[in-house]
Amino acid sequence: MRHPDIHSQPLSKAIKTTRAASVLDGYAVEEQVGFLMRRANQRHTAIFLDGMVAAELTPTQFTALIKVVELGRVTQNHLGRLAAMDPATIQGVVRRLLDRDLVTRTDDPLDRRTIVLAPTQVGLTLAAQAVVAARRITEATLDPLTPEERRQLLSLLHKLC
Amino acid sequence: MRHPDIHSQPLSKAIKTTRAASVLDGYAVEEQVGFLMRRANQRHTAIFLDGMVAAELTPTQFTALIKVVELGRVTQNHLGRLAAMDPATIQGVVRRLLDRDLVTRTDDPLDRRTIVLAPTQVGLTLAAQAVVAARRITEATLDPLTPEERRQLLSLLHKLC
DNA sequence: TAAGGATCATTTGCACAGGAATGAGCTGGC
DNA sequence: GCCAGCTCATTCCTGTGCAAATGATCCTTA
Repeated sequence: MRHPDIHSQPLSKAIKTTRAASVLDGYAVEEQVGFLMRRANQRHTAIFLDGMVAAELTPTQFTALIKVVELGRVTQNHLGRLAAMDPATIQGVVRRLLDRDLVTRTDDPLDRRTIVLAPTQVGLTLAAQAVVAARRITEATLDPLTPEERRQLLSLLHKLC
Repeated sequence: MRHPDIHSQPLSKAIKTTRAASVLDGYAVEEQVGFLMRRANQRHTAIFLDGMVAAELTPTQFTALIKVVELGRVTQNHLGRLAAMDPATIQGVVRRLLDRDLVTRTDDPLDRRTIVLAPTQVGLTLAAQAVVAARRITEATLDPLTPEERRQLLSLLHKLC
């Protein structure tokens, strides 16, 4: 039996298995905090988009709109910082809100670099609807948790930011 | 008092303030689970990219590579399900791994629809380095938490997926 | 007041993320 | 054995997310 081909397949498989085990050394990617946060975020985003179909707002658009309503008048960069979006990101988000006439942009005569954003009447009305939907979305997202667990989660997430 | 223009400015401001408060009705977007998860994810992603500069892998590329190494051979769709990425997303991720010769793609003669992916030697070597970096990344991400809090967080995230 | 450094907004480029549509191929039930 | 319905991979589209570069403007300080 000079060519034991019948054993070559299991043998190479055994080697490959050993290699994978030694390479990974017990590392389980689906148990890592990053993987779990990405998945939890995916689930939340799906719930959000489903619960916000009437308002047709994405999570970032909703956040930006709410902050504009809350502040009344705010520059674009400042809004970005409050909403946790960098200038390149907030630019696109604001453009989409402008396209839908949910906010207005005016020049600031005191600082010609900046743009001042403010909510429109349409934006205020939509924000009111959206907040109602958002409360349901938060509830649906946290549905698998008990009240005590919800408090724990929010507290832990705060510590991570 | 048919034209109380002298009061219109403060009055409209008062109305606007009232409106914002009544529109939002106590809703604080930065205290919502979605906002906090987005921020926590942003922080983790920044830590990840910083800690993975040597391997030049994004979180999704890392996850996909690790699963390919772990399984040895896997179809692209199956990999996507394990790595929590839809077909449109996993396609681009796998393409970038192929471009860097970290994985190979072969046809499956038994099912001509599917693509079978397997790690290359380069991929195995890089995966070994990347796992070392990933352990440090997880540690850095969870650094603000005590060991007990870390267990709580992972447990809570599991319940949300 | 002139210069240097900071800030604001924009653009480009790359990488996820998912919905929708498409074409190829497989499979189960009749 | 055939067809309906499923799965697999791809493409297109819209939308985040961030780094880097740019130009305009502001501000501080010498």
